[in-house]
Amino acid sequence: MLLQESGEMYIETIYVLSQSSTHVRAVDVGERMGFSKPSVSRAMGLLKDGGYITVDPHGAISLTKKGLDVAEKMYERHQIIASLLTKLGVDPATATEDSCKIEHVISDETFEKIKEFASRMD
Amino acid sequence: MLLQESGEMYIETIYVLSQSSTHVRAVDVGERMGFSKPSVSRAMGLLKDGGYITVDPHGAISLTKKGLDVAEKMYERHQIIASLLTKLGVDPATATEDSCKIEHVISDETFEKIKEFASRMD
DNA sequence: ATTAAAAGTTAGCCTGTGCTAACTGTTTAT
DNA sequence: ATAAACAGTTAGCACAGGCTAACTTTTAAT
Repeated sequence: MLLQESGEMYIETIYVLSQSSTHVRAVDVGERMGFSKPSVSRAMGLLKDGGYITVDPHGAISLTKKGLDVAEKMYERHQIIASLLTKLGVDPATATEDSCKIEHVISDETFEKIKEFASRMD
Repeated sequence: MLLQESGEMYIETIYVLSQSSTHVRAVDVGERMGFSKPSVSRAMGLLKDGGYITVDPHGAISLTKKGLDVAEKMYERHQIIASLLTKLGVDPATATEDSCKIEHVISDETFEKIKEFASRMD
């Protein structure tokens, strides 16, 4: 399973939800992302097959090391890009929306340069 | 027809090809983008239906006003984002690749702020 | 004029990723 | 204990947008 943008979004959502609740279930992910139960169910199956998550018998979803790596990468990108856009004067809601898109499409190299720049900007 | 990212890419390619040749044909677009003839043929049909292009009896493709608006918007985004990334130290080839992706996913607001920033940077 | 090459189209397949409908299984409340 | 509510799965549809194979049409070469 090659991880696509949608997979990255699911993983990031699981990660974010994990930070504010002990047990993340498929239904929580779906609610947060605005997707139907079957869509989430299939996506969780793919992420499980890909080794990104595990699901306990009660339906609690956990990120594996592999999944956590992806989540942290996406989350860092998200935070840095959104804050940079905000510094450029973009409305915070729009900055969040757009960084959500950008974070999945840029190369590692581009992100590193953006990150360096953002840190110099403080 | 709602214009998707792929449609925007086709339009931008037509625009760029138009700048260096008098007659742009479907086959040229396909060659440039690395897509098969049938893929381009269908895409051209959709762009024609959407009023973005016209095709003369010899197969020469022209952008309509509507298509040109999209093309110029994408081209401007592309140029400004790629040059900004390059200024940040990103390798030109990577900067081009990444701006190709970014240009389709960001909001007008975000682009305007990026543009303002880039101009202040000169 | 005939043939070969190039360009374009049609038909139909595949994959990703959303959906609904309907089913199953598990909690929770009475 | 039974019923309702909630969670998850299965089956199957839709759409976007790639693809190949095979056909047609047009252009160019002999």
